[in-house]
Amino acid sequence: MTGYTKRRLSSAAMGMVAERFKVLSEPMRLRLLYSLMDGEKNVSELVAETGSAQANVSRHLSVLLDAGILGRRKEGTSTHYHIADESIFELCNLVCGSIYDRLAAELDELDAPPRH
Amino acid sequence: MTGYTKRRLSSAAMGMVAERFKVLSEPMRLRLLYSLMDGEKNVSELVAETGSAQANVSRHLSVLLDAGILGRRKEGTSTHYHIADESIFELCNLVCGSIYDRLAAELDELDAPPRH
DNA sequence: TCGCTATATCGCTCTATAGCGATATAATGT
DNA sequence: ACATTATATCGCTATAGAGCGATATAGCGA
Repeated sequence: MTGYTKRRLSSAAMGMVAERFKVLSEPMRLRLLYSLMDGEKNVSELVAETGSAQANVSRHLSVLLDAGILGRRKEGTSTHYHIADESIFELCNLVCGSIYDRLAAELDELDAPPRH
Repeated sequence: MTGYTKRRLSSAAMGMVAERFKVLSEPMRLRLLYSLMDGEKNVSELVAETGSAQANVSRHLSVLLDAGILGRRKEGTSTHYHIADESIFELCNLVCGSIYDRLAAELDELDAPPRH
């Protein structure tokens, strides 16, 4: 299962990848993405669901927008955001799986006799 | 292609996911992972390959180790690190693909007539 | 035991950004 | 035009962490 070919990555590309991960490294932004998995929502709804201040929600939404992860649609006075980059779903599933494996392994350690 | 079921995520779980992304959000750490894709290496080799100071390399390696992404094997006075969590490969491929798509889309914009 | 080398850790400065309250902008109805 | 509501942006403070030089620790050979 280790049949991965190593991509050739310039340091510029590496920076872009790092940047993408950074965008996803804020709990608040993940909460917004999580909310938006149900479908498009406007800022007020997101403020209500996350319980965070409107200024914060708005700024995090622009970060996600600038990263190309979200898209938006203005309608009258309100702005509706939606997930534009579906790869986010797979990404989160991968990370969740990996975290799950890690936790399971740590639980195993607890069962096993101490080793030092 | 949107057949993803939304995982139920506690805010604690969300924090763990964010944490995992945060670990991957440093270019230097990605460079270390990239180097280690060739196989196990010791700290000196990684210092040489990345051109960064030993203190930095060492600290970033411990971050990756604590996150469960790397494993290590001590041998005499030197320490060999290797990738322990293979999901990193898929993760990077996903992100690279997503970035590639985005860049391609932006290039398209440039060809298309300006719209404002 | 005494250096010598490899690695880890410490203390520091500097930068980035989260969250906050206040304010600005924009669309709508009166 | 004005008030109202929705959203975006600004200025601020506080905190986290990257990179750096210096130092500490650990294994090894003389």
